[in-house]
Amino acid sequence: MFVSGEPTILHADLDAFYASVEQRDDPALRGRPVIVGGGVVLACSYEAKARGVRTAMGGRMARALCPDAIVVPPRMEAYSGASRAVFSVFDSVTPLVEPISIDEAFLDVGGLRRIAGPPSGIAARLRREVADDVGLPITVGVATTKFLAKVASRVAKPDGLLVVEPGGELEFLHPLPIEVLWGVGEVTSRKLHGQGIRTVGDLAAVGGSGLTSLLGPAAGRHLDALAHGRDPRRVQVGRRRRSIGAQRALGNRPIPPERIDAVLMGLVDRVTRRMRRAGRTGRTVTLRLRFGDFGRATRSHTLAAATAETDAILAAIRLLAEAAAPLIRERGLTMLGVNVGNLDDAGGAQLELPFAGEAHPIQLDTAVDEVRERYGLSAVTRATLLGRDQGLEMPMLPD
DNA sequence: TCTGGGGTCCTAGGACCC
DNA sequence: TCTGGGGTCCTAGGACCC
Repeated sequence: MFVSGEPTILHADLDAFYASVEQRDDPALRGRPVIVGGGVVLACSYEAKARGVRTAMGGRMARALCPDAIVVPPRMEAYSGASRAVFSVFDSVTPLVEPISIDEAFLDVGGLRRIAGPPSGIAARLRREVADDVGLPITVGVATTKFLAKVASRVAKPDGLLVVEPGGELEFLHPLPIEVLWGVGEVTSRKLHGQGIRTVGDLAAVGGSGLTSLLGPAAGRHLDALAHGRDPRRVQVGRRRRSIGAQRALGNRPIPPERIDAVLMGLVDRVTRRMRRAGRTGRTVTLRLRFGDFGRATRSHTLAAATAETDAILAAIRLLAEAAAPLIRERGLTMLGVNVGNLDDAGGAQLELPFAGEAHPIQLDTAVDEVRERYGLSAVTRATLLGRDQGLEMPMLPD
């Protein structure tokens, strides 16, 4: 069952994002293998990918594969700036933009035909504008569903455009390996290979009940639907984060208990600062641990009331850490993380954002940050004007 | 060659309530 | 004297994604 009519969903995905920003900002890096990150590869240019370098690969191995690579430290500020610029191009195309990550979004361009032409033309223009205005290569997949659009952009990379024509969905999808499916990672892939299932077509032939008995009800149904091209999810504007966290790798040496507390204080401080900036509070506090044997553990506690206060969250984290102390002594700690979930709004004035299709309580002192974070830079001006219309004291726009 | 930091969603058992 | 069905919330863990 396909959504009838033409493909109107775009998946726009910047190519080798961090590395492309580095090549944009330093002409000496263009055309050369670039690795962003030191201990581990955060991103690498296509020249480095051609030599076998991959994201999340250890730095030592990456340098062995590609000794002439230029390794640069990450510049997160530059990447978020570039991301904001790209998202403001997205926002100028359609109000229906769903951010997936710093370098990726879904856009729904249905209903724009009369003013903007067919989706393939819109996608081509979007690519040109990102290249001209921001100076970055971007790949766009166009299809009738989110999932197919996402697969299309993956197939078209780098610097490409691919439209999956309606009616041709299964022909496009079935020869591809199962790893293109959302939800097939290492474990599931191994399980399915064990059954001789290698392509999406193989998977589609198994059928829902077979997959369910193999993978459980949720995953089974999910993969069966995707393999048949079924994906009813709409492009959603203004999705909110459900948790906020921070973590820190500690290296392999055993670390003294005082150091643990110092790291936890730093992590809690970082998390609560970000929560206050975003105008969010949370109730469920989670301590995340990773050990020398590569095992992981989490310990969580749910507070009676939501908060973004450093002291309250730190107190909860300390109790969890105390309870986990024997575990830490036995297994050797290599990572500490703090997560706050069950997020709520901090409360405050209701600002209506008609372009986002919702009313939403926004703390006025953080409104600019919050609107920019959720809807892109271009939304800030509109939100400010709308807020004033609604009689709110809006904060001044940044320069 | 063991590797970072940021997230999402699902499952399953237990406590508790009606 | 335990026996049903239905639901929510919490905790812990696992898989997956960028």
